[in-house]
Amino acid sequence: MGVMKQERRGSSSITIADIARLANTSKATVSRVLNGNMKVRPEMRERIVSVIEEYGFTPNRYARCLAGVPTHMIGVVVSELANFFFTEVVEGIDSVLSQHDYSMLMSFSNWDAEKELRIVNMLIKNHVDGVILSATAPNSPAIAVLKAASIPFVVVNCIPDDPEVPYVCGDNYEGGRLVAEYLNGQDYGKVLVVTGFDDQPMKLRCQGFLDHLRVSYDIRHYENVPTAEEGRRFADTIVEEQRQNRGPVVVFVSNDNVAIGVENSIAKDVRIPEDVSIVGYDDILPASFCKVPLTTVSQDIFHMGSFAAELLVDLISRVEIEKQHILIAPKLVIRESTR
Amino acid sequence: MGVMKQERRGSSSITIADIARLANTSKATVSRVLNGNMKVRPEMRERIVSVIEEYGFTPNRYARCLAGVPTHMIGVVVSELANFFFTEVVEGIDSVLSQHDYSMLMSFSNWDAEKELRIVNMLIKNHVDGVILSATAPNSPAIAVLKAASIPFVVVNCIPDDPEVPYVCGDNYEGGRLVAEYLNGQDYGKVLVVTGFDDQPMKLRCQGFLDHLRVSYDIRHYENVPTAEEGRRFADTIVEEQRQNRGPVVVFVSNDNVAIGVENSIAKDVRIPEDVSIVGYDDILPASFCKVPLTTVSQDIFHMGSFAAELLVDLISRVEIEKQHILIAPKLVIRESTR
DNA sequence: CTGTTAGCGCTTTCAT
DNA sequence: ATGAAAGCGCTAACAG
Repeated sequence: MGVMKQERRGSSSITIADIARLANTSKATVSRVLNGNMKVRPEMRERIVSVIEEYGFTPNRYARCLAGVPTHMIGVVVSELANFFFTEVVEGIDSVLSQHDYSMLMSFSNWDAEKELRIVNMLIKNHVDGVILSATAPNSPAIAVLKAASIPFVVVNCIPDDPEVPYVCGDNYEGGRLVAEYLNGQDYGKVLVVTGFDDQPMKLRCQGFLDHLRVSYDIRHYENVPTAEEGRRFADTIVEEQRQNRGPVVVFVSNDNVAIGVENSIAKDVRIPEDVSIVGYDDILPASFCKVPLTTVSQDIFHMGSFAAELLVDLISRVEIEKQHILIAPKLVIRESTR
Repeated sequence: MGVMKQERRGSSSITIADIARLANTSKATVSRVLNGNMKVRPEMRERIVSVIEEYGFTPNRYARCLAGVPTHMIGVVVSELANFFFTEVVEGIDSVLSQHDYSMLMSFSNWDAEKELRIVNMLIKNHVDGVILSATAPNSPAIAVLKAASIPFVVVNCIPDDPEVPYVCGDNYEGGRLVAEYLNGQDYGKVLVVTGFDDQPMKLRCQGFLDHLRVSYDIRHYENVPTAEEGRRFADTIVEEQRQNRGPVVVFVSNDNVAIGVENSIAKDVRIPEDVSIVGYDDILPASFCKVPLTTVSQDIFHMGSFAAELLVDLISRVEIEKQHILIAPKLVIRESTR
């Protein structure tokens, strides 16, 4: 009696059968108390519960999953890790996921569509209950795969081409417009536009910006400057542009990460904002306490993550969804990098 | 014939039995080709492989795991997410893990020992093959739990009290010494020491520093300034200290994150490095391109992660381990924030 | 070499 | 209310 079953390999532990024996009942009944809902005589239930606690039993996730119960794991894939934008998104996601007792399987694609696809396939093989994906492109193959696998998912920081796919995204076009209107009220002779990694949000920001900028401005557009380091290479160009211009110049950098790089690099040669004003986008943490606090477009990054997670949780529990396309309104935050 | 088994629930898919039937053989044989090693007649193998490919079959991880095969998942828990130190560690980890086809289950504790413990327990329940933990303390309960569960793990960025626990850590004491020796060669009247979040690495850095600093210096020690924001609150204090002193002052901030905050905040009131020199620690990415590039102690963060991952992989595959305590030698990197 | 069979730990009919 | 038993998809003896 009482002898615990000998195990073939590994360090498996006490099972539901052991608990059943110890509590003088059957696996089925133990399973019932484990899963709450079913009716079990109170005394029985109590007896079982106490045995479970005494032995610190915790059911085997894999057996459970095999038997058809969801894994309670959510896959999260972001484009980049060392980027305060994404870390904040993830913190938002984590805050609601942990509330709902989901755990997350997180990976990053490094802007590589192929790696993104690999990760998503891995997640599917792991039977995650759902996925949050910061898609590298609106038509990313990963989106199609996810859809084909008919697993609940929401795209974040990107508006997918497929209108059936739920997403949470900042209103980038509107954000660009905001910046344009702001500058229209001022008086710069020349406007420089520097675009970050050339993905959908960046394109929309620039488009919204250019569509609404007063035409009289002299516009120079530099595209695809993805990183802060790249941004710094722009120092000379910008300084040169400023010299050529009679009056002050403004540069709109379509993401804060790069904007901060730009700012740092030109700070020694020109006065900010007197000679060169800078406007960023995202309002990541460092934007408010970099050398010259950055005027930028805020889009509540944390909530972008938390909304996405909430949406996903609803999707999974098949709650009636009010709205599965969430566009977050941007806000202009004026700080010291512009006059 | 050919009819795929009806499934009770969810969207399970084609199984090994289906493949067996389709290839006119048994599950066992299919399993054999799936797991490579065993001998199978070439023609048979080929037939099976082609069926597998045709149907895009991929074995169910959970069934596999239930049957005793490792999960090939590694748990990674770091103290903080929005911190370039940890993101770089994780990138290092990811680089080797993905090489070995492990996937990672990543979470962050936010310096909360309790959350750390919860996460580790979650990982154990998920049967991860191993764990990499940036322990919040050398005697963290999470370490004990991991050890008790006899699951392979390595601690990173911390030297655990328990000498049996494998770790990869920078030599923080030595790093502190390096800074002291460097300053001993110069001529400052006053030294300010600002300590970051008060964990083991920070303590050791300061200790190594103070133990080796020329005694004649006038030393002021400010402890437990964990974040960049907190660092900025120090502006006034530091400026005041500088004013009181006749000559230049140097401040050693025990991590770059905070150091950069400090630098930004005092830049308007004093000249760097003429009036105030700053030395940081870690050499995170922004250290080299913040306003005044930071003199700091580099410790090869990326490799801290990759070494840890390699060590863990070896631990898991029970390879003979040469050395399970890895101390990474720090290097002083002199930039423009010091004279 | 290949097939049969007995689990892995849990959930869930289906009787009782 | 409870128990027996049949899977879930896969692996690993054990026989042929």
